[in-house]
Amino acid sequence: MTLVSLRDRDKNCEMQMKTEKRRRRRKDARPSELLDAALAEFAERGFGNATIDGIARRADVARATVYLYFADKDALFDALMRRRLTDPLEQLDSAFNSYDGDSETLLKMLFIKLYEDAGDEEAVTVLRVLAAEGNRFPHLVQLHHDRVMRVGMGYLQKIIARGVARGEFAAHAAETDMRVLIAPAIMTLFWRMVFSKVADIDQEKIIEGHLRVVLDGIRK
Amino acid sequence: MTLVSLRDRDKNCEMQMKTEKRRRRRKDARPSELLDAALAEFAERGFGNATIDGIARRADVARATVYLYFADKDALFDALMRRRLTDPLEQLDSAFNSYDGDSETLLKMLFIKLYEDAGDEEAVTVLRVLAAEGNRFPHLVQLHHDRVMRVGMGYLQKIIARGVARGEFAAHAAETDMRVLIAPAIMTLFWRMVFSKVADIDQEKIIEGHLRVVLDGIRK
Amino acid sequence: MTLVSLRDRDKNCEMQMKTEKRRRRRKDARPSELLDAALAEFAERGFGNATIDGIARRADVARATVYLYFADKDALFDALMRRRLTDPLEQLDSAFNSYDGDSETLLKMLFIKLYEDAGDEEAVTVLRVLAAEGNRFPHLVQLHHDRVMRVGMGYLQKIIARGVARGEFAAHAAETDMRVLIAPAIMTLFWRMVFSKVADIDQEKIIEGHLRVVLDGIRK
Amino acid sequence: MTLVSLRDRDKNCEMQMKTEKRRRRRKDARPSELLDAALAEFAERGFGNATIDGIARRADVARATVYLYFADKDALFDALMRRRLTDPLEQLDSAFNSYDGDSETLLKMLFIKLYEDAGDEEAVTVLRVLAAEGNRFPHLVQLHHDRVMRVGMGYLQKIIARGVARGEFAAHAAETDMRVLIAPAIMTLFWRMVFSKVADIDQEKIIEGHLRVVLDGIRK
DNA sequence: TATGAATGAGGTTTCATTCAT
DNA sequence: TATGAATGAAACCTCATTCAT
Repeated sequence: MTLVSLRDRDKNCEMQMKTEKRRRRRKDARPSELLDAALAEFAERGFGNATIDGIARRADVARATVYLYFADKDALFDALMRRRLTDPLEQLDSAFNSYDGDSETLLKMLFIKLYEDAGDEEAVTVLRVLAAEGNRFPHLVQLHHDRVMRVGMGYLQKIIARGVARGEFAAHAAETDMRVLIAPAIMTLFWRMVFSKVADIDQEKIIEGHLRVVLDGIRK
Repeated sequence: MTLVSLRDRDKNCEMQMKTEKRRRRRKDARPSELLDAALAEFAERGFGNATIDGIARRADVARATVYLYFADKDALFDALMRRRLTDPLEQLDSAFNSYDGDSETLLKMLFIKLYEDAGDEEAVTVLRVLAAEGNRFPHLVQLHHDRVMRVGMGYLQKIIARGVARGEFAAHAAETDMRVLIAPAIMTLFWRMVFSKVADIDQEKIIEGHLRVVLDGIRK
Repeated sequence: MTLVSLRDRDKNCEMQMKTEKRRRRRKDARPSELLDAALAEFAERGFGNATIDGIARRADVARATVYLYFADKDALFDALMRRRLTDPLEQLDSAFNSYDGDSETLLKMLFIKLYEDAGDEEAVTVLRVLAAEGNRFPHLVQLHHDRVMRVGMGYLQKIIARGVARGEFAAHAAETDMRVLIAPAIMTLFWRMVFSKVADIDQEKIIEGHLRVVLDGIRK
Repeated sequence: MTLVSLRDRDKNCEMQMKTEKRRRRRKDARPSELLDAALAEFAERGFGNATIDGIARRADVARATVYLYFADKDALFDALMRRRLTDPLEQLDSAFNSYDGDSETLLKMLFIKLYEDAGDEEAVTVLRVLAAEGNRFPHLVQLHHDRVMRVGMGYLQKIIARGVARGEFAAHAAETDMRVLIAPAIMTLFWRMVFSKVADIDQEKIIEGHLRVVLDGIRK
């Protein structure tokens, strides 16, 4: 089948100028639009099978245009990740510091925040790519670890320590590997990453069970 | 046909069988060798970046030889997964059925078995590929779910039910989503899948914490 | 936006259109150039032995360029055939309808037209491919039949009917399978398709004999 | 999908000997069987798309076995053609020489013989391959021309000359290119070669028309 | 900045052919 | 003679990337 371009290009100058204006208007948003397109492409086809062409089409620009903003496919993913990492848990900090109620509530607040994340399509996609191509992006794996995993676990640790200090939690709670305590959240994300098409997961019920088990397990 | 030639034939026949056996042994080993090679290649480069050439080189055969045994790259992964799936938890069954001690011990036995799996490089690789290319292998995702996840959760459920029936576990334990109870094992696998290069995980300590938290959380 | 920039824009616009036209001219010519190259390649090596690389080299482009315009080798042949089929006998129609002399002359005109076709290298190549790969291109065989064979035979039939009606031809002429009456033209094409390298065929003499035999055979 | 051989090879020596005998018995027929298989393969897939494997499978032997009898694919076709060419028109000779009736009858006899050939699947296949791959088999094209086309035309010429000499045919008949006179037979073969799937041809009717037109055209 | 056109590099797959037994 | 196994060579096709405009 002849692939001769189907787009009618017999437009006159006026129309080109209109297009031009539209283009102008959106110029600043380009990088972000491209990242959105990349995210969609990665989500649907995975990083390896994603094509620059697919991304460009989703963003409704020419393939070459992508290269004006990003050096290559890797750079796209790099930027995508970094955009996502902009202080995702920042707000928690002040909330935690100013709060002076019981530690259980704090823990619940954190968990809810975590599950919010685990339920996010973008988070799933990014981690899927990291899982698949981690070997090629060691710096991004590191970054994600430092800026997401470690931060989250840090919060948890603080809350646990607080609870122990206030006599709410058993001392052994602080000695447990924090990853055990947030495991159900991570498990949920993993489940979505792999099995979402096959067997659904009821996040509410998971949170509920998570809280019950963990709290029962660490309460004094 | 003379007697001599008949005798020769008999000799030939014997020799042929020996030869045949050698050749067969070699041939029979091929698929397995190729799967090993594929596993190594997938583990190192992921499915998308793996090349048939790379697999062939690892198995020390020509590229075309791979195609004698597997229709294409997909088929290689398919076979790899199925090989792994041959009744991995079968042995547990009899052990569980014949055991009549406390349910905690049973739970520990199951957990140990699960972590054995989660620590296996092959399991990690297979799941990494499923995560990355699940869209292209829905039947394999299904298969893995049915034959691994569901089976594992089924055992857990049986043990919990037994514990509740025997008055060892609280009734609410049976109502918890089993995924919550094995979450730390899944989390460990996920961690290895993504962050192994960046931050190690001390499996012993995780198991210990896992048991403590879960048991504290469900014990009567 | 200043006036200057607007003026610049206008100039740009004009230039762009010129450039655009040049580029377009070039691009528009590509498919046709590629088809020419494909024709040459098919003619020399047959469809099965033709390579995309060979076609690309003949058109003096990179292999991948071919794929910008045609999905695959099949598509190339498909397009080649369709290009050829654009109303090849259209002009005859008006000529025939307006003519009011004897039917013999009309018949001669048609035959000459047919032999022109049969002598065309492109026609020979296309039919050679259809003969060789007809199984894989049933729709193209159908197409060629409907748009060439049937049309040609239709004209013939009309002329014969006219001749019979005017008392020039014997009634039995109209009952003869038209393929018998144009057989020498088809035979000529077939001969060129197979034996051109081995034994030439003198088209003039064939036409002459064809007309004599057929006319002697159907004249009243 | 693992392509591990499905044939159960755990046969004992006795069975091998039986097989052996069968093989023996058929040994002499092998080349001919292979040619039959090749013909079937060529007929179905054309020469270019035919595979040695396909031929071997049709003949129920191993691929390598083919090479015991034929050097390569070309040699197979070469042999196939030569087998076909063994005096196809030999018998006619004596019949013609001894016959002393009218020449029309002789002509009819020849035509019937020709159409028998044109209706033969093998003839169609061979010519199809010659058309497609003639460039690679110039010697076979030559051979076919010399041993089939020229011979047939020779007979025709003899009969025409006889008819003219006996005052049955007009003198100009002998001056006509013989190919014109047998054109409908060739056309029929060509039609089968290309359009058999699309539009059938009624051979009886063609022969009838052929005879009528030609005889009307050359009779005195 | 934006794009259409082009391409080099690299992967997949097929198959005729060889070889050891 | 017969074969199962293996392979080199060559074709197809895709896609990230460059370039002229």
